[in-house]
Amino acid sequence: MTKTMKEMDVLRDHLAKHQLKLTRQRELILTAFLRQEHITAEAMYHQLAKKDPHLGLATIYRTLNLFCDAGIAQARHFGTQTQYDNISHKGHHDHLICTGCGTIVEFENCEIERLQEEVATKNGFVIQTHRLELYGLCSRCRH
Amino acid sequence: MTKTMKEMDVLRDHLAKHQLKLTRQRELILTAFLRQEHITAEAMYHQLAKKDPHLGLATIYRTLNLFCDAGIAQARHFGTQTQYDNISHKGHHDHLICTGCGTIVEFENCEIERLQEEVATKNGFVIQTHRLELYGLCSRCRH
DNA sequence: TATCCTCTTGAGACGGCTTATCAATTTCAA
DNA sequence: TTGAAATTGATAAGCCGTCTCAAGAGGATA
Ligand SMILES: [Mn+2]
Ligand SMILES: [Mn+2]
Ligand SMILES: [Zn+2]
Ligand SMILES: [Zn+2]
Repeated sequence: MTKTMKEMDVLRDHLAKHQLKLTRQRELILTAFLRQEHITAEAMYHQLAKKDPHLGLATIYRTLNLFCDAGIAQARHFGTQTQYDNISHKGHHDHLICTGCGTIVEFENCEIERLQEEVATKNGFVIQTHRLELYGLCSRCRH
Repeated sequence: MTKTMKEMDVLRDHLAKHQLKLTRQRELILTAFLRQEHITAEAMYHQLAKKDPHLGLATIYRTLNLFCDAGIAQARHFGTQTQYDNISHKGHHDHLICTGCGTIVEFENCEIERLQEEVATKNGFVIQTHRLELYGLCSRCRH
């Protein structure tokens, strides 16, 4: 999978490898998803209702989970809902979340990632994934 | 609140400050909770069913949430369930979780915590809480 | 210790979010 | 073009945690 491979091709590749099919719905949802940094299934459902009023919510969930399997998205539980992060452009990143207004700031810190590896190694683990979320108040919400 | 204060006194203190009452159930649940590193409400429900078959699940949830308010426990969402961590002895800590066997290793890394503050400050945030979970395979599960 | 206002409990209903079910439809390899 | 296999949409079901409310318990006060 080369760096220049478009996400649609990443999806096609994953589908082929798993005997899955490319459907009109999957194309539609991928196109919409790639315009987002992160989105919930429900939000995408409402957003796409304009283009295809018959698109089912279950299909959105199934498809976003498919994107996770294909490495295009990453699920993240926030509050009671699941956010689907678009990691196709930015790659891995963590989140800073304002508990006041819900603003989400994405960040990446190599030093933290390195220390995580160090902690894991020290305990005999090999890391597969991780989750780091910082909750607090943004400057606006503190006033 | 001194360092040597026993957890039962921490609870009593919190109850007094908030016009809450010390009940038989709260004492029972606290005693059981202090024997754990972390536990789910459901698991505690089954564990305590032997001692008190009439103890309700809602009471367990309410009481564990009370412990969170009192600073004795800390809720952590893991998978679909909520784990209540016993932070009374150890204080804040993060988790290394084996995706193979479910083993959980607790750790604390000051350097990571410091870098988190740095990231927050850089983005104008003041951190209230955070969550760091490393998922991977322990040495046994890799073989 | 008895009083009595308030807090707590237990049982089950309820609610939000996600997945399972299944008949009808679509995809795509042959 | 054909047909087996995957997918879809509607909705039921499931899970987990909270809410409701009548009955019961705690504890400050006298
Ligand atoms: Mn993101
Ligand atoms: Mn723990
Ligand atoms: Zn804010
Ligand atoms: Zn393991």
